[in-house]
Amino acid sequence: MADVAKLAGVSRQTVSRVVNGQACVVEATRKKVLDAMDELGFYPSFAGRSLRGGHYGCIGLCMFDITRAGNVATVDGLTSAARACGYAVTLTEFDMSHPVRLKDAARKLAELPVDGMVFNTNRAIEDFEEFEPIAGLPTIIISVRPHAACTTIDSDQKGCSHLAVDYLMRHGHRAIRHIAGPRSSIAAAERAAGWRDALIAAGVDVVEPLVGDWTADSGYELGAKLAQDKDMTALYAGNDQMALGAIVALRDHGIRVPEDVSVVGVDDSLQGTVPHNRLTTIRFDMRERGKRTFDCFFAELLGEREVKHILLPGELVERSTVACVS
Amino acid sequence: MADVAKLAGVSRQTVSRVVNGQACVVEATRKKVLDAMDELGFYPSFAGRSLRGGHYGCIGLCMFDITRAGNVATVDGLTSAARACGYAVTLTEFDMSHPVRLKDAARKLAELPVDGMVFNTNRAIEDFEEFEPIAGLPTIIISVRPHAACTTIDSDQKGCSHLAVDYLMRHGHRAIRHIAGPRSSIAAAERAAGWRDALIAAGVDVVEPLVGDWTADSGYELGAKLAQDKDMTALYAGNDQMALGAIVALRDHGIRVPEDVSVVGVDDSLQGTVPHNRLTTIRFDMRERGKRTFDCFFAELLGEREVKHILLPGELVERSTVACVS
DNA sequence: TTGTAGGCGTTATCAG
DNA sequence: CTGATAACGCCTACAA
Repeated sequence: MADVAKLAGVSRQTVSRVVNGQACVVEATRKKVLDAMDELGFYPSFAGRSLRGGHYGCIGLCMFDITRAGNVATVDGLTSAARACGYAVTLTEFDMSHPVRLKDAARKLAELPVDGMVFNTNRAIEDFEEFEPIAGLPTIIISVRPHAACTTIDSDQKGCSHLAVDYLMRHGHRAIRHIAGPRSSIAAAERAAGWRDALIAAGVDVVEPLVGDWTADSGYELGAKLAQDKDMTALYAGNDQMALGAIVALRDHGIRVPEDVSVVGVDDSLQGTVPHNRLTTIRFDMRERGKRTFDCFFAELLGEREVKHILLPGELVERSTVACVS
Repeated sequence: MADVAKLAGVSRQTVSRVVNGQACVVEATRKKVLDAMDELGFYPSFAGRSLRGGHYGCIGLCMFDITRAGNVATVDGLTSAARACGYAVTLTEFDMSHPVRLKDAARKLAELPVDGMVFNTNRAIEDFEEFEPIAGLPTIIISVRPHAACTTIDSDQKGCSHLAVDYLMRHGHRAIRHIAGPRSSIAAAERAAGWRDALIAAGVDVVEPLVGDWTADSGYELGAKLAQDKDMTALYAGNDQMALGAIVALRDHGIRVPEDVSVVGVDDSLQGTVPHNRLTTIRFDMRERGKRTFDCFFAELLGEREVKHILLPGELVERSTVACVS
């Protein structure tokens, strides 16, 4: 910047004014500066600005596995919302070589260019309860579990099960079985708990759910077992892949879907990847989750003090794997 | 930091030494400082450090659509590799409200905390040819097309078609049709071009490819058309979803796969989402692509001056949708 | 082993 | 309308 000032024959302050588009610079001067900037390929230093300004214009994001299902869309939504407010995203991953502690992750993230931070917690975290956010850095946690000190936000993983079970019950089903996701997943546990709650609330017997690993093959395998269950009239799977696997297994065993057994999945993740997708499922707007996450951060940055716990409801997508019980 | 120094009764310099783990501090002093840091919740300022140090420890990443197929895995690989070298990722999106120009994107990214930058270009870019990277900021472009001034890296989209076609030819196929991805996609064009080249090299007639939109439904639709093509013995689809759609369509028309028609896809994206996936396909290691991208950036940061063009080969995954021609 | 001085690039503030 | 000054937080270099 000093170079630009010298070349243009003005003070550094005037260069600064031009860079920041302030009005009070006469046109001739502005042009001189602009030419000098162009010639020198000048661009303002982030370090200088942020030291001076006391903030970065960046939000920190720390995740487990960006690769996991909805996470990408969430990152996308967060990034878009951030950009709309002039913010960039500083992306890191949890250090998986040790047991994961939010405290450590927060300290490390605080040393990066961030005005606040977001943690995406797909798995159980050791110090979740007692974690205290770093003063001055608004901290949002993407988590189904609420937190005492940080605003949390997530898809309503329990609620989606109610949606599914209620829908099935409205079609006359009572013997509604469940294929759950793996035990390491919080979402899987919530979805299973929601299904159980809904059955109990309706006064229906609960048959213990089978546990898969999210893949279609595990769904097939468990679907084959469930084909022996002659009472079952409906199946609620923890995600669409397992639902698809189960449907194929049921059909392979001569059980028609939906005529004999109705099936509901979760995530609406098959669209485009399977031809003629007819699976009734629950859709979550993961982009929206990212956007809302940024909104929470931004509100807090602007002075909002309330700790909130936001659950974003899913939406039932009616297709044709559900029929009325005969 | 000044606060910590005052509380601990030492100079700021000593605090700095403790923070940076320098040996030449006597234990008693170190403890005083550590206690003071803890009490005040001190963490070093990124702005101060980077202004002083002249670098950020961050790599800028600018993408079109993180949501698109392999991109996530690439981001994941890049982020991991970066972290292993003590780097974080500064993530932004191209501004799609205007025609996309690398020059503008680079200027904007240069004002963020970045020691270099990576562009992921899934689509055609107006100023690709004439773009000049910003001096002092190593710039890598993820692109199948080479660039005069920037190292480029991508999956070998043309090569994968050769892999597929050669494989089919070794099984005796000559009448190999193609379903291409949408015209807006560079990858789709490359894959189609590779298929065409391979056929021509083998002296085989080229039947113009049909154009889909990457979805399984478009694959089904085009597969139904191809079912009329009585000469076809093999089909090479631009991605696995379309391959799957086409297979279902062929079977719906009484054509057996692989007995009557062999099918090869690309991406190996069906694993886990479809039960009993038997589709022969080409797999790209997208995580590796991200890792290699970071390596290129890092090498250049360390003084490497050569402009490279790296094409990462795919790998044929033999499953059972290909048979010898009868 | 510890302390002091200076400057990295920027911009708010005040003076001209 | 333009310029001078100071300060943001840190760390290298040197001095004590």
